[in-house]
Amino acid sequence: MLNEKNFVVSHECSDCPIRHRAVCARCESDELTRLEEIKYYRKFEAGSHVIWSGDRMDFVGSVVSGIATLTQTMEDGRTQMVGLLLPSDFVGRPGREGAAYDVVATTDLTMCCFRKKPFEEMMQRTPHIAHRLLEMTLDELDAAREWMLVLGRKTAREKIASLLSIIARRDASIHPGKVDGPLVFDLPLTREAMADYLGLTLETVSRQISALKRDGVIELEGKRHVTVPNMGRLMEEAGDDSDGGMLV
Amino acid sequence: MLNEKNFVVSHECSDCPIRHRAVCARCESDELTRLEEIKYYRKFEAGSHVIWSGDRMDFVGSVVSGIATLTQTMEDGRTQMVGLLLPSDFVGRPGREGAAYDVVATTDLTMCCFRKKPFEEMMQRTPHIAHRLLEMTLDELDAAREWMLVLGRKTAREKIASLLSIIARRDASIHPGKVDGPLVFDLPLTREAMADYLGLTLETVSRQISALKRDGVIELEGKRHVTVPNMGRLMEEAGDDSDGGMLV
DNA sequence: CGGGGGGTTGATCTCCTTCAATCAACGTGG
DNA sequence: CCACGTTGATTGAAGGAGATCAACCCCCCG
Repeated sequence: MLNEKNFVVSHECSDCPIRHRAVCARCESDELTRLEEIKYYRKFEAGSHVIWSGDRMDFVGSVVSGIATLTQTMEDGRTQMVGLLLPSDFVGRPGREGAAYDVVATTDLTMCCFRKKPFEEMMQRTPHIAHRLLEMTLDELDAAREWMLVLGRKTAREKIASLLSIIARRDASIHPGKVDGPLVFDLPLTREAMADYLGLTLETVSRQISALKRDGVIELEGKRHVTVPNMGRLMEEAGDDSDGGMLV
Repeated sequence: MLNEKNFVVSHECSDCPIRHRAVCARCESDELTRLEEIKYYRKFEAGSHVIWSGDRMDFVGSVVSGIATLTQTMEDGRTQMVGLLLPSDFVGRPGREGAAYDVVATTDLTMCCFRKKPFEEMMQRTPHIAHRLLEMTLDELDAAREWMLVLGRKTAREKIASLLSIIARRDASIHPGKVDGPLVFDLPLTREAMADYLGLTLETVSRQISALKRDGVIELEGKRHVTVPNMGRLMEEAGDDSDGGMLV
């Protein structure tokens, strides 16, 4: 349960803000009780590393609050973001020893962690967990494939529009069901992080955001506060079907 | 079991060439028997569509022999490959109605199919299948993330080198354990398909392959038959750690 | 007040795309 | 058997989208 400053004020699963979306979403109350025995919370400050690529991973867990990124880095320093971790997203791969990516907190972050071994054992015995994890992994794979189209084939302008529309849609899905007037949200990423997400330089990100603003596709208040007057227009700019590909 | 022309000559799971790698890898013999009751084979000619994006999917299945691609297409015709399906790879997503991508056979293809409903029911009752599918999905997700780095941050030359090294390594892992002399393999993709894989134009692909050949990184016999005299060199060109990031 | 992080904007350069010509291999029908 | 069309691939010339290098702004904080 969160108070208005996003502090976790209770550690009981029944109160948990991500109870219905995380790996544990399908668990019955007795299963939750057993999870509760092996779980613990960890906090990370904005900017700090949660996991270093190559390090031994001895826990897995869920993002409870805050935002983290999954990034890959080449020897010469080029980096590419490969995952954006939001509340309820799962971190770590059961069955693997070492971490494959850097995980960095971009805001203050709270994680609900499980030591890897006990979690793996519990997963063996608890189909509800394994099934939910499969479902979440398939969703991530779909997101990764969408992202590959963005990286491989879209122009800089389309890339920015795509990112904005992803953030806008997600934000709308988390915050209660506003009817569709103008969408308003805050960018959770710096220009540099957006560039790492989209395979661009931060200068190009800045220019394209300015261009979208100039063209009335978005409105900006400060650097981070965005208003989208017309979501359909934004999705056109993103090169997406504006009728939102409805897949069940 | 395959004869030298890649025809499936037996439909018994115990003889199946992908028995130990596909979704069914972990199944006990009684589980295989039940799978055998709901499975059927389908063949597709090179170039034909296995699945059309948006269509209703009523089966899932495994590639038995041949190669297929998973692609996404934008309204204006730009396409991006988002998956390369090799023998033992799984096609389709349990729990989803419509297909999200086009699946196209690039060679003659044999699939081992299951009607979706019965397979989903069986998955519920058979943890061996669900666990194996989770494992395979996690591997695909890793591959997709590797691919995202390639698409977002590598140069055309590095992209080609990356693709060649991926194909070379996979080929080495399928064919018996040759010691490390020069690697030899055939490209399973046209220049155009490679371009769709890498987010390039086919002209750029052609130029960069010529350049790698000119520089002695690879040797070409015809258009498709490749020899890699020095794998370490190729991986340097790909911008990868040549000591091959060993993750357990 | 100075300094640093995040952001914007400008000028130039370059790598890749685009458009186009050419080629080799292959099949087909007259 | 040869002319013809087709398909996949190579190569060249020209142009452009985005990278690179650099100056500068804004705002917060010590």
